[in-house]
Parts: sequence; structure tokens; C-alpha cells
Amino acid sequence: MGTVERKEREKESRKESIIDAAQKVFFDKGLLLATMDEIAEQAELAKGTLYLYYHSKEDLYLAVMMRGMSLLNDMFRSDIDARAPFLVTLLNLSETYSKFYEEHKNYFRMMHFFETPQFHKQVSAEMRHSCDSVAQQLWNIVIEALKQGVRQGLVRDDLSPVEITIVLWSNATTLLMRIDAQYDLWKETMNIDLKHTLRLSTTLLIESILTDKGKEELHRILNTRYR
Amino acid sequence: MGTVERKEREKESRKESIIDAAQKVFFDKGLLLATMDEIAEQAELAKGTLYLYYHSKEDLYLAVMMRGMSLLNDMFRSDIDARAPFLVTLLNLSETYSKFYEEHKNYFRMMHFFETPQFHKQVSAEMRHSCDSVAQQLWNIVIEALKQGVRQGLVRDDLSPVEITIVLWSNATTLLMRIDAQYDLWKETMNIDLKHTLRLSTTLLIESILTDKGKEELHRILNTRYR
DNA sequence: TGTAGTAACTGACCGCAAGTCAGTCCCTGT
DNA sequence: ACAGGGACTGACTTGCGGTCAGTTACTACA
Repeated sequence: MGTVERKEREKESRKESIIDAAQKVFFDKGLLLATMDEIAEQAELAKGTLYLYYHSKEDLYLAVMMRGMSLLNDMFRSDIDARAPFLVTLLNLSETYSKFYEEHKNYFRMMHFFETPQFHKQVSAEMRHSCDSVAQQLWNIVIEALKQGVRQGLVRDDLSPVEITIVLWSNATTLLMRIDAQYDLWKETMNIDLKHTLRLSTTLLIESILTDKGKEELHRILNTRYR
Repeated sequence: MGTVERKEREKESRKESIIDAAQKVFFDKGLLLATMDEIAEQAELAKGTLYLYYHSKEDLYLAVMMRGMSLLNDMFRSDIDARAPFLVTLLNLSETYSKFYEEHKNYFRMMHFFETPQFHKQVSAEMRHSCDSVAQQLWNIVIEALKQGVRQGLVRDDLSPVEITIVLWSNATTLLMRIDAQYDLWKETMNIDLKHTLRLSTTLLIESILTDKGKEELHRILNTRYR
């Protein structure tokens, strides 16, 4: 009699439907303006029930965010699985991150929240660890790609792949955040196109981590791409 | 009879003493855990009085933060006023920013908050503009320095000084934030010294924006500095 | 089929903190 | 001496995150 299993499945789908409701409200209002009452109403449940499934509003917020991280993870994975030459893959990963921002801004903004530790007072340890492990997966994809690049003699072997990943990732993230918050501001006051700035800084950084052989190949690729 | 002027001065010093109190509490508790009641108590005023001087808790928070920005502004100014050769000045500005983080972490963290627009729901337009203008001053210091570098043929003239500033500034800021939040984490799990990573990325970026002449001079300077 | 046991769910309630405002105090100019 | 007005007060209102005693509905078993 699979009653226990069915209960298990129902509980899981209840958790999912709560996330659905929370996602709608958080996307709409953001963390601060969203209320648990509104999420409860959207989920057609009493507020107390939400707390049977998630410890706090922040936990629920992170549960939604993790959907975004998984999505980005899948997008990265498919870049890797395409098995293109290393430099093509690296450029693709970079473009994929921009695309993720463009197509899933709400998730992107939520992920930014996770990087802001001063707002984590109410997050349960389990949720924190879940997030950390998914984030680690994301990092590892890029780190592994770079190790490949070192092995192929395209990336300088005097630099740590982990450090390079941190630099590339941080650079892309802050510029995307700035695009999100200040794109028009910079356009109007300084006539700066931040999307161009992102491409610029990415190119400068990638170039600076490559060997001579790598640089040559990079320029070959860039010439065929943007002929 | 300078009564009006005296009143003016008193009002100004009252505003300052409120900021003093707020600073103590915000440094101690952070934005979320600090309460207006506690700030009022610290200021030896009733809570209502605080609202005669600042529109909201967030406004008060930003008033404290602006002290930090002014401080950084002064530190940058004194690097410029030292009238060292361009590349020395650029390296000094970069080191000054790290020093600002090390010596004034509380201010640094508050400035990070200002960059996070989703938490600005309660900020008054005036306060927002005050902050923007002080921030603009900071940017301009670096932008002007870079224009100098272009004029001297040390910085590539095919790049916009504004864009370079955005890239250098963003890079330093995110890495310092990461140092602040995750230094030990990266040290323990990946054996990465994020302070080294910051120096690395700064060097890579600076090198990549220089002309050949600039690169030569940079290496001469680095060799004498870290002999 | 009746019933005891239990897991899921409910929503009135609590505590806390931001922000308000009617009233008080005190300074100043006449 | 006193009227006018600005500075200040703190009890109160509002709104929300989180709780928990009570209710409902399902299941297992006699």
C-alpha cells in the first residue's frame, strides 16, 4: 500500500505550489513589499500553513531563487555539453550569463540578494547550505572549463583557474547589476552603453588570462564571429 | 541680532548629533536590526524628533553613509594632490580603496547598501540626489586621472576613460565585498586568498588598458616597489 | 462500518517596530 | 508681561512576520 509514498509526493507538490505562489508575489513586489498574507492568498492556503513548509519569508525567497540558479546551471551545462573548442565555450558561457540576465531578470535580481549577507538574518541553516551547494555547482562548471583551457595551453598556467573564475564571474555579475539598475542613467548622463562596457571588460579580462597561442585563437574566433 | 543664524547652526548641529547616534547604532546592528527607538535613546531625543530631521530610517542610514563617501573622497583627493606620476597615482588610488575598506569597513558596507536599489523603497528624493552627487564626485576623480593618462600616452586612447573607470571600480568593489563576506570561506574550501585575487585582477585590468609605453613604465614601477 | 489516532491545515492572535500627531514646553521679539 | 511659533514629546496607529490552540480530514484497524 503506497500511502506513505503518495503522501510524500503530495507534500512535495504542495511545496512546489507554494513556491509557485511565492514566485508570483516576489517577482511582482520584491522581498520587502511582498507579504506572507499575500503569498498565502495566492497559494489558497492559510498563512500558518506556509510555515509548515518553510521556516521564514527569507527561506521561501531563497527557495524561489534556487529555481533560478538551477535554470542557469542547466543553461551552463548545455554550453559545456555542446563540446565546442575551449575558447568558444568560454565565450558562450559569458554570453549565456548575459542572456540569463535578459531573459530571467527576476531570478537574476534574487540571486543578487543572496550575495548580500547582511539580509540573511532569518535564513535557516539547511536552506543556506542548499543554496551554497547549488552555487558551488555553478562555479565548478566554469572552473572545470578553465582547467581544460590550461591543459590545452590556451590559458596561462601561472594563474589559478579558481581565481580566474572569481574574477570573470564577479566582473560579469557587477556589470549586469549595474546594467539592471543604472543603464539609462549612464546612457543619459555620460553617453555610456553599459552593455558595451560589459563586453569590453570581458574581452580585456579573457585576453589577459590567455597564452600567446590562446590570444591568437581568440582573435581568429572573434574575426569569424563578428565579421 | 544673529538669532536666525544661531538657530540655523543649532539645527545643523542637531542633525549632526542625530547622525552620531545613528552611526553608533547602525555600525553595531546593521540596518535591519537597528531600531529608531534605539537611535532616539542614543541621541537622547524622542523618536518623533528624529522624523523632524530625517524622513525615514533609510534616509538616516544614507546620511551616515554619506560621511563614509566624503571620507573616501578626501582620501582620493589627497592621492591626486600628491601629484605623483600618473601610474603611481592610479596604483595609489587602488590601494587607497583597499585601505578604506580595511580601516572603515562599516562605511564600506553601508556604501554597498546604496548600490542595492531594491532596498531603497523609503528613501526621499532629496537624499537620493545628495548621494548621487557625492558618488559622482568620487567617479570624477578617477575619470579625470585616466584622462590625464590618455593625454600622456600611457593609457590606450581607443578606450573611454569613463568605461575604464566603471570597470576598475566595479572590479575592486565586488572583490572587496567578497573579501568582506567570504574571505575565510574561500581560504578554507579552495585555499584561495581573495586579497591576492583582488591584486591580480587589478593588475590584469590596468595592464590591459595601457599602451606599450604605459606597460613599460608600469613594470618599472612595480619592480622598484616590490623589489 | 464505526472509531481512534494522526497529519494537515486554519486564522485569530502576539510582539515588535516604523511612522504620526495632538499636545506641551520654551524661546524670542515686542 | 505676554503672544506667537518653532522644537520637542511619547502614546498611539498601522502593518506584518511569526505562533499555536483548535479544527478538519484522512487512514488503519477492529
